[in-house]
Amino acid sequence: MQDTTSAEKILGAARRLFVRNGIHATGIDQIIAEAGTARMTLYNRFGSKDGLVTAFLRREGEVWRGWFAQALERRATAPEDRLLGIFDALGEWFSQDDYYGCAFINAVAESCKDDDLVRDLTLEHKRQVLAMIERLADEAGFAEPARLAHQLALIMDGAITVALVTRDPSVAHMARETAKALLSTAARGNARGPADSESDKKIDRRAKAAAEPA
Amino acid sequence: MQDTTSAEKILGAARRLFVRNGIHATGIDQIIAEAGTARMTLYNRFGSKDGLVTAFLRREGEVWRGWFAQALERRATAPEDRLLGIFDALGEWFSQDDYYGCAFINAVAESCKDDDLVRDLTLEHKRQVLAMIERLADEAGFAEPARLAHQLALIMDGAITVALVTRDPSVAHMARETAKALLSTAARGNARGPADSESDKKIDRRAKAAAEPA
DNA sequence: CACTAAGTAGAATGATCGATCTATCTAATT
DNA sequence: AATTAGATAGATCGATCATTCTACTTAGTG
Repeated sequence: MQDTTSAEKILGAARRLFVRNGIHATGIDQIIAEAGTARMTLYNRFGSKDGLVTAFLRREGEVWRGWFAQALERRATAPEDRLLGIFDALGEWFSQDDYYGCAFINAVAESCKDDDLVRDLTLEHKRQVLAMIERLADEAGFAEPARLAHQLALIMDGAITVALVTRDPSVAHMARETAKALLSTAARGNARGPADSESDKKIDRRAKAAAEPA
Repeated sequence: MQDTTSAEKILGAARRLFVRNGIHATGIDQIIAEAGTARMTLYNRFGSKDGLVTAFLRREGEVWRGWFAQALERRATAPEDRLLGIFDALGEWFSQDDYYGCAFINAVAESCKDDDLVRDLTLEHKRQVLAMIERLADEAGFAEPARLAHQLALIMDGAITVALVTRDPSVAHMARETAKALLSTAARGNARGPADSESDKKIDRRAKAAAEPA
């Protein structure tokens, strides 16, 4: 029942309206109408619309990274397969009928280019996602995990953006094959080394399981 | 002197404000103040703000594709090098101190997700860019030029987006190496094959013609 | 000169923006 | 029962939103 506090209702309503109609296009009146709360509750809890936007992006980041982490976890046990599993997860995401892209990217895209609030929140979110990918790349035994993570993240953001415009979930598959080409040419051999022949079998099994999206 | 007509002044002012502050955040009053024209001139010429946004995106697409075509042309004569030259061109673009990303992507990101006007204009623009890349991939002798073009365009959009958030032009170099990995694994051997000396002339002629769009 | 087309300045429209201020009510704590 | 914190509805603020209107000026054409 903690989810139904006034603050949570406002946050949920704001999220729905922000991601669908855009942050700037969404007014306070719409938010409190959707939330069914009083106007002053919003200002007492979040201070201003900027404060609400900040809270929204923070929450969105937490939720998204939580989903992403468990989507990778669910799919495969070997790190290398989990790297490719990124794009199977994206495929599920893109297939949602109310897919709206990345809230952070959208926020940066619509905000004033001199504004640093939204941009800083986005940089922090992307930094954390990058760290997740880099860890997988490291565990998979790639020589330059940081470099590889940046390249995979770039492919991810490309897929997220293209999917937003085209509304075609198969973009995820295209991105997956691009990532596959990248991995096949990436140098291997860090301290901990790649998966041994034992885990190779697992890879095949896991890749099959990953083939079915949502 | 045709560039200084009232309509052009309005279009230029709108462009400056739209790309810097966002379309929704820019009011009619700001635009006419920046343009130094009368309010009614805007409505007589463009009908409404939506009409002005449409004209802005059309123009932006023409200008960008013109720049892109000549940037590829200027760099290399062999089609395969021109494919990689895409990302050198992006590097120049990202290095502009007032880099604001892709106006189309930004417009889609900030528009209501049910709105089809902005999205259709964006799809048309991306389709034309895709055609340019596909032609190069075809001339370079790749077996599946359409597929490769989609993948390269995905890397492009990823780089455009990441550069918008990070403001780091070196993203272009990272994208270039990702594309390099992709090209190195892509199947070769279409009907016309990689450019022989005979077809090189044709390629050069065609690329030259394409260099001057608007 | 008369006519036309295009641009100008500025008032005015009703709606909505984010934000503030009451005044009332409810629920939990003391 | 008295107190207190939080939520409520709703009026109100000045500013801005996109759009329309009128009246005046200018440039070009017959």
